[in-house]
Amino acid sequence: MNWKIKLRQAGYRISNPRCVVMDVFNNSSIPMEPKEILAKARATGHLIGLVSVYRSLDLLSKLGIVRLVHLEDGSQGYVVASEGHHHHIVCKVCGQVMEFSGLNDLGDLLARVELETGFEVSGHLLQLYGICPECRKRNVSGIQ
Amino acid sequence: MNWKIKLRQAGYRISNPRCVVMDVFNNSSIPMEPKEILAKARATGHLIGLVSVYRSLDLLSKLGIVRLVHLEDGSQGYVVASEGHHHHIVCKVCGQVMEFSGLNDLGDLLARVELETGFEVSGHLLQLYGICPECRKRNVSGIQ
DNA sequence: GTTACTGCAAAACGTTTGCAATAAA
DNA sequence: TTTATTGCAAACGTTTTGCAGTAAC
Repeated sequence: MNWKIKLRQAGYRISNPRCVVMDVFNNSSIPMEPKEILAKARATGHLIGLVSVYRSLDLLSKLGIVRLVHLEDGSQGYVVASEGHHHHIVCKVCGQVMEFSGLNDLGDLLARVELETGFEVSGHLLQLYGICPECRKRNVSGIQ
Repeated sequence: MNWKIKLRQAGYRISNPRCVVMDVFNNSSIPMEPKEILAKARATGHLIGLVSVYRSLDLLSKLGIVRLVHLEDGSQGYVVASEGHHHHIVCKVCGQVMEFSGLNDLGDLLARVELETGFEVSGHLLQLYGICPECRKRNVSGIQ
């Protein structure tokens, strides 16, 4: 489902800043912070305010249209998210993000943890780091 | 290995603020932010500065003595960490944290993701959420 | 025409830094 | 005695908020 439809169905307006933010997202597959999003928007001639970026991100992530990913250095960034439950793998060379579903293989682990800890598991946070196919081909030196 | 020995071996001093911070950690199993740590320290009569808490946390996490955990609401907190690689499961009722090792069960998943995405996986971030045994017994209403 | 939304300025917040005083070794 | 460490104050960067003007519907 289109993000504009999602917004409308939830009772929100298709405003210019929201369009600009989504445009930036659709032209990038690397996680971005609010300030970076603003910079990219302005670089392409779209004059919106930083406050609107924050408010758009708030709304878009509340509606599940974008998601926060944790970078390996502890910082965070937003990326567009597709439907349903899935996880992200982040390239530590170029920052590119790809999605993967991981629930099936996680089942055994969850069952074992429930047994071991006595916890009733209800949610999880899983994210991988690695090197993407392009960067592997390019064989960037110094970074493994 | 004792945290004091780790500190000494790395060439650092066993200062009062560091002892106070570790004391706070050893009397709590829930993740805490810097300000909370300061509050608990002062509540027990230990007058240290917030800046020292930040600097202690920096050092202690660099040495692997404490670790950052991600809470389900997006906030973060520090907890003491034992040796080696492991993950955390956080109780969403009381906040208590327990550790578990998860590398073995993760193998299949990592292999599948490498095949599916073409990424070379080199690291991961895994954390679980759930309800701890005590809270399950207490059967806290309203939250499942 | 309504009212949700924007954008500015200012406030609020968390974190970091410079530096003189202090305490661990 | 030496120097790593502290704690204050101030600087800093990020995020939030109040509010009048604007634009989406």
